[in-house]
Amino acid sequence: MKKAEATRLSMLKMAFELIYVKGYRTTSIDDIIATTHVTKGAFYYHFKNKDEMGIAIISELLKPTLVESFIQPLQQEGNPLDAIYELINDLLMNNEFLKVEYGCPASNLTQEMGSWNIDFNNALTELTQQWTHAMTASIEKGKETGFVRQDVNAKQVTMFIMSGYWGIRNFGKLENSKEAYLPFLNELKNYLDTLRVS
Amino acid sequence: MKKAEATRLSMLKMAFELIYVKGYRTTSIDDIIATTHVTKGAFYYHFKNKDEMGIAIISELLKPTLVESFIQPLQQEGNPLDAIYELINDLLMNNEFLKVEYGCPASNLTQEMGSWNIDFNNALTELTQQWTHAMTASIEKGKETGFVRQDVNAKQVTMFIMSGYWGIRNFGKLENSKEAYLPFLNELKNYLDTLRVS
DNA sequence: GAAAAAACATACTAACTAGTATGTTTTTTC
DNA sequence: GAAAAAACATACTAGTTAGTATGTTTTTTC
Repeated sequence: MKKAEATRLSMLKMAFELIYVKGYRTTSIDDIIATTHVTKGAFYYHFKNKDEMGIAIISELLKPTLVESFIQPLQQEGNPLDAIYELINDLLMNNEFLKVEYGCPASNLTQEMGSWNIDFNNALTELTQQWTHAMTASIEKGKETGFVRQDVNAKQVTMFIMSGYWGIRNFGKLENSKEAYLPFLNELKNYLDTLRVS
Repeated sequence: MKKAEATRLSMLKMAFELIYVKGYRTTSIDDIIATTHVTKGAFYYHFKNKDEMGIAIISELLKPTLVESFIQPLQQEGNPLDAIYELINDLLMNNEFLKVEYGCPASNLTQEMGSWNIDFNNALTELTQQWTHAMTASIEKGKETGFVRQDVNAKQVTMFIMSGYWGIRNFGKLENSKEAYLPFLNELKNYLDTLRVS
């Protein structure tokens, strides 16, 4: 039961790549099995249906990546405001996985599936809540360690920053260039500076 | 040539409603003509194909609404920072046209079509640029009239705010409740306060 | 190494898709 | 009010979709 897991994983990875580029509902199962070089029998042996595969992509591929790329950078020592800026800057400008022309995978799925499929909604909610909690916790810690002003509302700041991230990803799609990110990043830095203990 | 225009407009409106709710590519022409109570002959008499109708929705329905709801509120006298907050608050909380569970029509189309269809991209770019220019101009004017700090970069602030708006619309979809907007709005107010001439 | 189960492959179906070809009705023009 | 053009309606096509039914091959188990 080792090769089977490998084909399942390769199907998941190819499917994710296609969905990230084309969108979920416009990525057909035929597309997926063609690029994975398997047949329909294999697909429906590993997945009950298309939606179950979609959920598997979120929980088995997106979730681990989220922890690695979005959460761990927030759990270091030091000033969380610096960590947040470095994280967003890194995600937008340097991350080799996320492409400007295709936006943010989680944001894309939220927009396409949100409020339509309850299972997708739950899986995506879990994703975003993990990121929210991590960022909120880092800000709270920053208040304790004297980096962040005491009157800062960590939850509000987190929602504000995450919204900005999702939004600018969408602008990037329009302009199809990372240059769209630069004014956002500059102003993010200004905004974060207002939260510092002067 | 008056009733013809009426059926065309009613098709556009129904199509927009369906696309706003279901998405562009998953709204079929059969859906549109069924809800409009016309037949395929009527559809292809008024529109060359589906994409041409999509562009028509943007330029004939979205654009006028944009000017009315997104731009005019920014062109009043007084403090632009107050105007911006009131605008965003109104769009999120009070606008009866925009529903929390379906997000922002322009943002949805950008995410779904962005970088795929050049015509959609152009039409949507024009939309966002109009809003960008209006907000940037209002901030610049606020600098002249002494409401806004001189060191504020109007373009950066505009991109920052608009990104936040698009992003929080997406979060609203997930939570399916306007409550998701509240922390964002609170922090937006805090942020705008940092731009004021103290 | 044979039986059993797992891991696929092939060939289909029924529903849906955008778009077309060819009608008919309604409106306008003179 | 008849000819002409505009505004539709009907019936189709060819391609695509998710999913199924039934095979065959490969791997595991004993």
